[in-house]
Amino acid sequence: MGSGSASVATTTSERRLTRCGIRPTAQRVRIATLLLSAPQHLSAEQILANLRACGARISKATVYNTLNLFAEHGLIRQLSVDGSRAWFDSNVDPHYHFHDLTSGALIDVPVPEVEFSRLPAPPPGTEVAGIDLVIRLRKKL
Amino acid sequence: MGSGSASVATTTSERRLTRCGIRPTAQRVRIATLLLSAPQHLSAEQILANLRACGARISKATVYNTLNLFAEHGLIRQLSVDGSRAWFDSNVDPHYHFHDLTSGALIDVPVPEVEFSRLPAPPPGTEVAGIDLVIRLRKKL
DNA sequence: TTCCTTGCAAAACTTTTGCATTAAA
DNA sequence: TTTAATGCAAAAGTTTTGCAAGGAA
Repeated sequence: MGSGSASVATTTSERRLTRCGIRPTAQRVRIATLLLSAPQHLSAEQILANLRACGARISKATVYNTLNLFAEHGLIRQLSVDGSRAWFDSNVDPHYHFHDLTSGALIDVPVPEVEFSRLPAPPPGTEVAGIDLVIRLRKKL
Repeated sequence: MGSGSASVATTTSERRLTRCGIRPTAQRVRIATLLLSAPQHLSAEQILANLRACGARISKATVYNTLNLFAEHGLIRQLSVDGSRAWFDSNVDPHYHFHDLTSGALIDVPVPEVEFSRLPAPPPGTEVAGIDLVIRLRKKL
């Protein structure tokens, strides 16, 4: 590689963090790489377990702090689908969700699959910041 | 009142519990009376505080047990609008919600105010058990 | 150096549970 | 009297926080 100057491998995740103004530390890059590798829904505990299983040295506090940081910067989206825990969605484009009550699974529903022909006007002095739609599913029959 | 037989004042809440097959104990009747007096959204902690402020003798465990019991019997509905805690909705008729991000307030949206002209087909082997719609509101301007 | 990040442990919260006591039928 | 519900305290689960140590700029 370049002569003289030390070179640092720069991954996609790393660039993405830098572009958001987030310092790409080792732990942050690992979380970003895991979460942003594909559209998915993970809990903090799942992320911690997954990273540690891969040999990463990372604490629970850092996972939570990092997820909150990412969410503040719009890199991920925090979902409240059931009361039990938060789910972090790596897909930040507008979309909705199926929630399978049997398995607990979350499935993305693209925006074009849902059309509203009527929506209530927001109360005076307010405007719509977002619409969360969760379609609960149960086993048929 | 009636000669000989002891009489018990029977309130609307009491009858409603009995009709559901729930034994109308003093604590349950107080919770039902508070919650079902009007359509509203309350947390377990709010219910506990409110009842105790009114002089009721009731424990936190009983509030949670009772709310879960009511929800199982379809007397109230448990909502997950923010990750922080559960909200209990005394309106069990189908409806949606505004969620004011500034104040945290929840406002009912009647079904006729929302119309879907397009909804995704549920995955094979599943059927729609319910649709939760939360319209998040922020301050305008 | 200086500032930011991490890890650990403890704390903060919400909700559930075990068990002795009390109340309801 | 027999069963079910309550209260209390402790436990459990998730998330946050304080602080010393470590790492980047």
